[in-house]
Amino acid sequence: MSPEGTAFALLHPDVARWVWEQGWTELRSTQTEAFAPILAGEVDVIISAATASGKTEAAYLPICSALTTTGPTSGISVLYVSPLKALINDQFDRLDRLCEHLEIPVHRWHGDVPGTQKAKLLDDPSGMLLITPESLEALFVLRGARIGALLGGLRYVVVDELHSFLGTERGAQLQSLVHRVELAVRRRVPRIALSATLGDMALAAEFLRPGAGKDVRLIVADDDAGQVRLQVRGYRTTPPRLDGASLRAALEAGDEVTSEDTAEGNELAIAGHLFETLRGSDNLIFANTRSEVEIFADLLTRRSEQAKVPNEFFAHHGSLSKDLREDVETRLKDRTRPVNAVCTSTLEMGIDIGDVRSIAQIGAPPSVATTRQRLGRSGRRGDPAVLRCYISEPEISARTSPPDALRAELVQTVAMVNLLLERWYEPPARGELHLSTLVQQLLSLIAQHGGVRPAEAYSALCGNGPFANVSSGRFAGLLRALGAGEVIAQAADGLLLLDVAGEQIVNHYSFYAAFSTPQEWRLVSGGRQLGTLPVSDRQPLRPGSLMIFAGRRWRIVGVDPGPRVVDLVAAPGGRPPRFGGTGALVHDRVRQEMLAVYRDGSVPAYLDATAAELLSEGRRHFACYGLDDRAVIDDGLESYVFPWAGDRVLHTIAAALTAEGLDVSGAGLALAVIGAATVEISALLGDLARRPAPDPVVLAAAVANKTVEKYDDLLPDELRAAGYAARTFDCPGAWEFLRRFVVS
DNA sequence: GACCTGCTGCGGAATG
Repeated sequence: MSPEGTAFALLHPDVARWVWEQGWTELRSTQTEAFAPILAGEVDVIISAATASGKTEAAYLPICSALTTTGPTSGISVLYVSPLKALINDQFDRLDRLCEHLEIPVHRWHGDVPGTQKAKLLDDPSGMLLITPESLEALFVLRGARIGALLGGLRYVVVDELHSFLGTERGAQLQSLVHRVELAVRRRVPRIALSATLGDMALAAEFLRPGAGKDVRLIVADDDAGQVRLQVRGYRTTPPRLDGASLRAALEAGDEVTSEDTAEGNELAIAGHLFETLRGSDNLIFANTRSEVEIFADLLTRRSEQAKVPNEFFAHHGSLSKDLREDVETRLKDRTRPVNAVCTSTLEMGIDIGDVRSIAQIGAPPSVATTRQRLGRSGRRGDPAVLRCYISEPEISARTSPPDALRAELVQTVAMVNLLLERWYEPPARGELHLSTLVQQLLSLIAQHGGVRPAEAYSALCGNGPFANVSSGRFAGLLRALGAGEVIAQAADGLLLLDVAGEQIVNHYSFYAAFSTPQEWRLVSGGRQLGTLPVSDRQPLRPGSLMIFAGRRWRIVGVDPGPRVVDLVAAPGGRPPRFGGTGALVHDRVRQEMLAVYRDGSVPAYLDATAAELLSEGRRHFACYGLDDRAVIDDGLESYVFPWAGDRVLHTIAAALTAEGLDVSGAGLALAVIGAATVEISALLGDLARRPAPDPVVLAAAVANKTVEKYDDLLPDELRAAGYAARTFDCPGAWEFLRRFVVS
């Protein structure tokens, strides 16, 4: 097809000429479908299509066409909101090339953009503005009185990488900001969203336009049925050559300790296979933690040194400095030299890094959705996507716990691979209250207007806004608690104002982000910034100790608690520091698929010999424990409950049993109970099943620390419990397990 | 033992 089709004819001649000049021989189906509704400027649109399928153009060609047709108007015409600064920089370059022909100014606004550029835009606002949610928040707080004029001529709001916002605090913030934009300009503005991995389109539509998701036009490309080649490789854990006392003795004797001495045998074997298989081409190696990224980047670098070949393996994660990360990203874009990035989810989305030969995954994937996103990084241009998973399981001894004996890590990987091949993936979390973000938005609203009436605030945020599931009673309780904490105060005329504590919170730049981050120390060597490290009390930094960071080995020479700076010099060995953090929740469907894998006798063709052995060991233990028809077992020391359900159900049952006085802790796919026999636990589970499912908020009362999100500590107790329950528990799911338990 | 994302204005020094 030539681009003169009907859809093409809709574009303004200047935009059509640009398309022509690009030498495109045809338009994609998403593009032809998107033109008419976006040009009309009446409906909201979601475009869901694979990476590099032209979905950005599907949005921008009609938007630019609409702007060109009407000519320049005062103020900003298009607000493009992106979750990443790097993505804004990428898009800015692409859009600028299109828009300079059309005389549409393009601006970017995020934390790395100089203040002079921002000041210039405020003097003469026009065209398209590419911005992060946090910078948009800052505009509301710092220039609230000007927002209406700045955005008065707004035609479109574009949200990129929509999936990254669904079900998160940052997503609630985005919904609130977009809603507040419409309140400021006193009219509805069409919302255009882009994504490559949306599982549930109805859910995404309801997120984009709360209350009217069914009116959102959905444009979905079905052309990404690419082939996948995969292998799951199994490894048996063996202890490092030097550990504990022998390592301390070697260090005290001044012996040279290398990474090979402190790495586990399976880590050495995995690094060996990665080195042999991946060297010479471009690949992404995903690990589940920043610590593991450091271990493997270091082991692979040392292999390169020993083989006397140039190093092609580089670490990339969120705690590394911008310099180091951009260096790796530049190498990935450079097609002349092969490069392998060892990374966390930092390279999962965003910047275009070109073609990648294969994906390696060390440890069980955190979720099916992230695995899909990671896999999308490889196998473009008709090549199959390649995924290799490296799974380690411990040697079995008399002290091995049932989850380890069941080879849960391997079986979870098999389950997730099966679901990936079925093209299923986890839907985003729903039903959460995001009360911490409601506090933030309330304070921001007060700052924007210099004061706000309680009824207006409720209407803006909860009534018609994104926090619609917060009742007026709960909102009033929230206002009282914030008043008691001197966060807000009420003037004699009823106006809500910021109080002392509120002023302090809002007047610091850290206010603009909805999510919380720990205090961090800066790691520096010879004046060069290497990155940052959250330092816990459990792991104090001592001068003299060794560490691995940025894929290299260091010794700490100085610790300055004032500016929180750690000085490092190159050293021979060490282990990476602990970074802390919380993992992702495992979904119900994954645990159900795990149960199916245990019950099944077939061995998937994608397992290597060791992985196949580990799977049969897991199935043997599953049979030995009698788990096919028993949910409660014991190994002589502890008892275990297997609900074969996701982490929310596990958390709910754990809280219910804790409330009954049992000592319960999480043990991966099961719950471990100390000091109670299986008959006792079974009787208790049966007893709980006969009661009605409890109010989750009442159940949350038994949990000691419910402060998770940024402003949770400002909430009244009842609301903190409600937010925690909505985030953590699944009472209907838990009681479904309990009732099945009684019947069987 | 467990991911990631983001942020302002000002003062002072160095440079063109």
